[in-house]
Amino acid sequence: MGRWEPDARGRMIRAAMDLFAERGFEQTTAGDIAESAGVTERTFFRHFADKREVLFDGSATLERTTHDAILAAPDEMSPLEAALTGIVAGGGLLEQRREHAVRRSRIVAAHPSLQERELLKLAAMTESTAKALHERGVAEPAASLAAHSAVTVFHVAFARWIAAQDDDAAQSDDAAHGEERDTEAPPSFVDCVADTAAALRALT
Amino acid sequence: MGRWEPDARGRMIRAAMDLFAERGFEQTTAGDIAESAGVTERTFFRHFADKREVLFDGSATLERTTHDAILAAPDEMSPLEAALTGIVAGGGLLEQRREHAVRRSRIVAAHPSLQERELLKLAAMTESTAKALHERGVAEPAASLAAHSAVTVFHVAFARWIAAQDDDAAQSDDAAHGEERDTEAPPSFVDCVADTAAALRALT
DNA sequence: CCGTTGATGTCAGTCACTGTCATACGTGGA
DNA sequence: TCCACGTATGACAGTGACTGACATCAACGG
Repeated sequence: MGRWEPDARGRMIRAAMDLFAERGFEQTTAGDIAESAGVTERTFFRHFADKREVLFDGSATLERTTHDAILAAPDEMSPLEAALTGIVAGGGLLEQRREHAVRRSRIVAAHPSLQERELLKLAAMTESTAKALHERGVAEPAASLAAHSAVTVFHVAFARWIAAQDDDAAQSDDAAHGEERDTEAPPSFVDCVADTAAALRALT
Repeated sequence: MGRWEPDARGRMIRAAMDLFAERGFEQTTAGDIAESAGVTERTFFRHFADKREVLFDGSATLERTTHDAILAAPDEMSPLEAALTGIVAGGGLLEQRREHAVRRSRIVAAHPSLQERELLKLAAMTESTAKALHERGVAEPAASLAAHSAVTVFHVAFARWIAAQDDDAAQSDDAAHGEERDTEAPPSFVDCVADTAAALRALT
């Protein structure tokens, strides 16, 4: 429950994204973010374990959502199918905040230490997925392998989804300049997951 | 070429592993490592980009080895088969220094920031594997997916291989205490890869 | 014997992050 | 109405990771 100015956490997250986008991650100090959000540096570190973590606030929710969706999946589904169901559910969260996801992805792509943290979150998602599969009665190493495969699909599908958003933006620019082009809507995340999963199955 | 006492780099790596194993990663400062290796802290950071990197000196070699092995694989092989061939070649490097690999793995497992770095190295290996597959004429997204799958096999197989080394050590202890037990040799890394790859294929 | 090159030592400085204590806010009870 | 109490914050000092600039020293070529 916040007293003082409400939503200090949200203000810090927004300030951080703005500053990282403008000047870059390294050129922004924790003090800069705090000042821009109207708090002190100490308060920043009370809310976030480190400077990078301010960009990963939604990851726990994403993890919980996928975990729950896997447990809710029909019993007849194979381990991989169930895991992919969880991935699709998680993808729904991203589609709800497309703009935020795209902006955030650009920031993360710009600095290795942020990619490192992103990989750690994906690894946590893999763990949580494997755990959910265990609860469905899947044994090792099938559970771990299905979890890794599903998160791979998430990872690759996300990259393609982001790229499509950028393409779409460029296409809109072109259209604004009067060029002829078939203006398809950009693919939904679910479409990307379906395509990627199909390509994975075609691999063997 | 080093003048002064030779192999400063190697001395720092050994000192770091010893200290990390004794006191833990956080309780060891970069200055401690440098002093223990007979150099200054500044020299440590000239050799390693950061404190964690001292544990990842072999990763470039591992990456190059797998990349080259993939290019050298027979043309008839499927993308995934070729990628797995690279993984097996990389595994050879680990078997050559089993003791070192086991010790290092224990240290990395003990601290999240080291796991983060390990994941970044695995991601680099994935990139490099995908690039090698591109050079073999594999298109996207098949190349990325095969690369991710192969690295997943590496990851899971490595974990099982390490666990088996530990089991084997425990078993030797038991044997020394006079218990009856069939004393099988611990599985080779290649065995682990074969098992894990089979389990992956069985997933669909 | 001297100049060059590359690895190292020295030192000052920034910034991420932490521990500690004081303080202000809002809540529930006397 | 006022007073304890828990919680979020401010203030401040301190450690350690990492960097930049400059001096130094060992081998090597000429």
